[in-house]
Amino acid sequence: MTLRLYDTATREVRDFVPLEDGKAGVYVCGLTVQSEPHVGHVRSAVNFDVLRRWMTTRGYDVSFIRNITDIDDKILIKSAEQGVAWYHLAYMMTRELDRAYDALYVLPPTYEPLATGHVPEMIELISQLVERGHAYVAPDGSGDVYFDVMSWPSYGELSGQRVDEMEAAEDADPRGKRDARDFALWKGHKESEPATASWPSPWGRGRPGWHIECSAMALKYLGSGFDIHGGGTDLRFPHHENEQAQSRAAGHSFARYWMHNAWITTAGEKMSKSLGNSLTIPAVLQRVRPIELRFYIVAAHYRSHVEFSFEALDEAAAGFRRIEHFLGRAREVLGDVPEGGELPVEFVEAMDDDLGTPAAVAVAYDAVREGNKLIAAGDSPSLSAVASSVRAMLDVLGLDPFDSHWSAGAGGRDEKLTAAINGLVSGLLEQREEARSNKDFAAADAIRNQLKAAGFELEDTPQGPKWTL
RNA sequence: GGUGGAGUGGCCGAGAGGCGAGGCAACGGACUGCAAAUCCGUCUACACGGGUUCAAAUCCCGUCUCCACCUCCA
Repeated sequence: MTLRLYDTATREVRDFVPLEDGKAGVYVCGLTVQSEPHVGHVRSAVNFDVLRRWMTTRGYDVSFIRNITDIDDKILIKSAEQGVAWYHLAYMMTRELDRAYDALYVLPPTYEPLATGHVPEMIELISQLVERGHAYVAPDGSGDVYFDVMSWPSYGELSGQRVDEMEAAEDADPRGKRDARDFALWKGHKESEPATASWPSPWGRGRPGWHIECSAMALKYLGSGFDIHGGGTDLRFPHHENEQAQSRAAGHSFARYWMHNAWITTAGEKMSKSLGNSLTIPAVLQRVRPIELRFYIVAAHYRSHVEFSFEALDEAAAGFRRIEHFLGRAREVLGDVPEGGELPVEFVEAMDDDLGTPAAVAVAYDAVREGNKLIAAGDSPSLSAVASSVRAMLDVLGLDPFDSHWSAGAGGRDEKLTAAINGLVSGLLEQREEARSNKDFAAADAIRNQLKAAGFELEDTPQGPKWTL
């Protein structure tokens, strides 16, 4: 079995063959840190986190680079509006983003380069493009440097568009461009912008354009040619098209596979920073636990458009709780559900097939049903194998509820709280058990109703009553 | 105008020529003092109109609707 991935460039599912045996270099476009992260941003991160975890599971030594764009037009505009330094806004939003990633157990990348930390590399790349005749300094004295789209015949290759069919931007300011489709590699410093937002260059002070950042950072950390480049579907054009054009024009082979995750929308609209209808992570996490949000994201295929709704989110959460509940019961029966369980063949096949997480989740549900039957049958050895297998599957998806990430998130405070509540509730449960043994069911139900009103769910098991919140 | 997607049961959401994905909800049954949890079962769907085929949700032609991208976007 081989891992197969959908390559946006060729529009087909292809066998993944790494440049170097046993290794994989993956670059994912991170965010422009200009506002709070929302569900859509996190989807991208979670999708590629699953890719990375699966490749690691498959034995690849993965170099996973995800950048932060911490300088651009929007950051400058927003920080000016808010009356704060642009680097302060970028830094604060980076911290927010880190919190959101961490909440959802998106593993830290191998490295997370900042655009502002790689200006020399960008200048070098731009210089090469100028030397090779693929870039030019604007003749208008602005200090801008543009990529010459017409000098690169295969421009449009990644997004499948022909240059002459492209619609020119309506409000495009041609500035010093030779062609409206040329894009900025370097933006000359403007008097209206803070001096701190500019760096010295052969073309005068200025700052890098958006597209060149990712090329420079990907090339620096992954090499002239690397395996996978990913990001949201909107980045396909122009961002990735431009990245590929400028990198190849500079003599690099660049990415060999392109992967793009689809959108999460609300009421048909995408969650755009520009539209301001963002559904931020802290807001969503008021409704469901982080692990449930992650499950919601993982349970849909990464290339499928998801229409976000709280109803669907609740459904997913309910479904996930069934899996968790099974593992909890298994642990009570077995004492422990060991890590390192076997991954069912169907699960591996599903994941190998372009990260078929929906089918993979279905395999996990099948195992849960099987495991529940084994609990009823009292077959502990088989149960141990099945429960471990469920843990292993969830672990691949970053959803193992026993993982210290999720339980540590609750923290020691929660454990103390649970013990305290247990002390209070156990007295009531004892009274109820006594009433039940005396067949005084009215009294027993009164206690159950009292607890239910306080938010406790009771479950009578052969080992005695259990409570959950 | 160009490019790329999508339309699946009450809802969410996979699949991509035959063999009922899965989940949530509902209902029936088993279990239970009653519940809860669990298991078994029921609800047999693929936008529309043609066509190809022994066989079409899947392929072909046409139609409708929706979405994304075309230089700020995950």
